[in-house]
Amino acid sequence: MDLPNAAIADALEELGDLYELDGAIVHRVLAYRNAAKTVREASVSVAALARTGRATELRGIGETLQQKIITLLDTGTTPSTERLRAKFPSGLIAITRLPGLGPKRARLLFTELEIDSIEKLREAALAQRLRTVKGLGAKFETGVLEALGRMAADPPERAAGRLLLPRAIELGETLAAGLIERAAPGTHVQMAGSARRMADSVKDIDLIAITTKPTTLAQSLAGLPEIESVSSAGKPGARGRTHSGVSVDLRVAKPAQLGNLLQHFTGSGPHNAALREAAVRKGLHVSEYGVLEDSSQATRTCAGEEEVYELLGLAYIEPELREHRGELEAAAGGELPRLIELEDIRGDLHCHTVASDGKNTIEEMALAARERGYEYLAITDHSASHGFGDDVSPEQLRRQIELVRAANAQLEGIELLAGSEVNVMPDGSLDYEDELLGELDWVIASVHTSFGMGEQSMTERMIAAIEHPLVDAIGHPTGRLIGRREPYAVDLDALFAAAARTGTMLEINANPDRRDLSDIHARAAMRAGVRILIDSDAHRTDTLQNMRWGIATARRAWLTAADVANTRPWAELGKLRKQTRQ
DNA sequence: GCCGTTTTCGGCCCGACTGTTTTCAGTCG
Repeated sequence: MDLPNAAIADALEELGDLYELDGAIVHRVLAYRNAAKTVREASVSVAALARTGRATELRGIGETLQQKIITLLDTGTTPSTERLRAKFPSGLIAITRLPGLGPKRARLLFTELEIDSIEKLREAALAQRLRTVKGLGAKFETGVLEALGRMAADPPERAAGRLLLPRAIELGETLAAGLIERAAPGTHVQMAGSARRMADSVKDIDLIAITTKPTTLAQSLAGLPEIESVSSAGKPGARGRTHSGVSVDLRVAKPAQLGNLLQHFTGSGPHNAALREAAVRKGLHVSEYGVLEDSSQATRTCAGEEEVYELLGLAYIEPELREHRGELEAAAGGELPRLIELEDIRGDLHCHTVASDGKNTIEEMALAARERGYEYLAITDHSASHGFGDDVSPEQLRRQIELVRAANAQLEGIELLAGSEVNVMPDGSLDYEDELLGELDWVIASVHTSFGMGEQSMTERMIAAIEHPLVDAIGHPTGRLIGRREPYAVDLDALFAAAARTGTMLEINANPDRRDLSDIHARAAMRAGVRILIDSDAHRTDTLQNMRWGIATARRAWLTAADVANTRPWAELGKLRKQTRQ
């Protein structure tokens, strides 16, 4: 089987790193990194594209890179990779990852002091040999030791310091509220950055403010109870750190510039870079301060972000789409999708009760769902082989079905569906008999065991579940836990094709630890013709509201309400199911 | 290395900070 996109992307990234060490011009290095990003996020197999000569249709891949990809597929490496690996030890790339050190200094240390690993760097810094290199001094040496100390305390492989989105938003909103409370009347503070783009996780908190007293506001950051220290309270803002070690960046603007500042600090970096490149071609230069026009030499400022995009001839781009995944082209061509919203959701088809590992009863879950305005709710407790004492035997499931039916008969204003989240066994079978599954209104099948099996077996296992005539949907299809567990090895293209062919829906599980399918996977699934479902997977009444994180993922996947099955009434949704279930 | 309703060659986003400088290179977001 050909290399997956992630492996090709890794190879291109390594090559970019190596060329950077080799002193290549920055644009060539960037070309490799852009290509790696494009490959990683492609919704089809880049290996297959390259083999048919069509990889050049992807943005950032030209003839040269297509050829290199083919060589990589055929031989497992490329000549330039091998040549540069022989020239630069792998430890050098690790050195460039340290803050304050980049390719130039890593190479300088290698040629001057033969430093080719983190260990040798530490030894040389302790022996005060770094300062002997021309262009480096004592402060640099101290900086290196500090960076090494922080790395030891916080290894990069732990993806350290990243906050899951809900925690980031909670923290950001708390800080914003604290600043407003201490500020002059009329002060406005809001979050920007990756939290505003609703990314899976967030590295630091970006806050944007407008106020009549910028200095006072910047100083008041230090007074917030969550803030441990403020490192630089510069002119138009301040940078601090919370007690939990999260960096906080506060930037202050005049009201007339709010749009420019918000646009700049919402990012992403690649989105802004591409936006500015496109702007230059129109004779415009975009920065956080305004838009400079070549012809008049005048700088236009924008109170709102809409104006920034309008000046560039673009439709407004929602923050969730600003990842340089084709949004600029779509905005220029008037082809941006109308993104799904939380209000579009009419029901939730995955939740648990006290019958398995949930904390609330059927009635409590039903009332909470009705309170949210839902028209229907599927009760989907775990199945017969689930561990932790939370299994539901066939007899218990029969009883549960009766309880759901009784509750449904009693409750007005919401339709309760008797369902189950059935385990997909390692051999692809389900852990209830078909006869029992046939009595259910809704069946969602999930993998909860044997995550470590090989790609081929896992793919066969999941496709068997997809092809099962009584399975309506697959729950959390990749099993990832954000920042903690990688997706299982599975051929997603094959899964998407099987799901589209059989009419089996794939879930965006809205649990903020999962968000599975991810934005990129959900977009690829939608393009493959798969019907998407967004479920809370709530285990108690108050986590029904996790739906919002699933909506965020769906929006980042460019999904409209029409792409998502549970924006429909239950009667209509039922008709979207595979033939055997209608 | 990519890419083109101003270019198939010559460009390729913008600004801030830091440290080691005496005018700027390297790094970062």
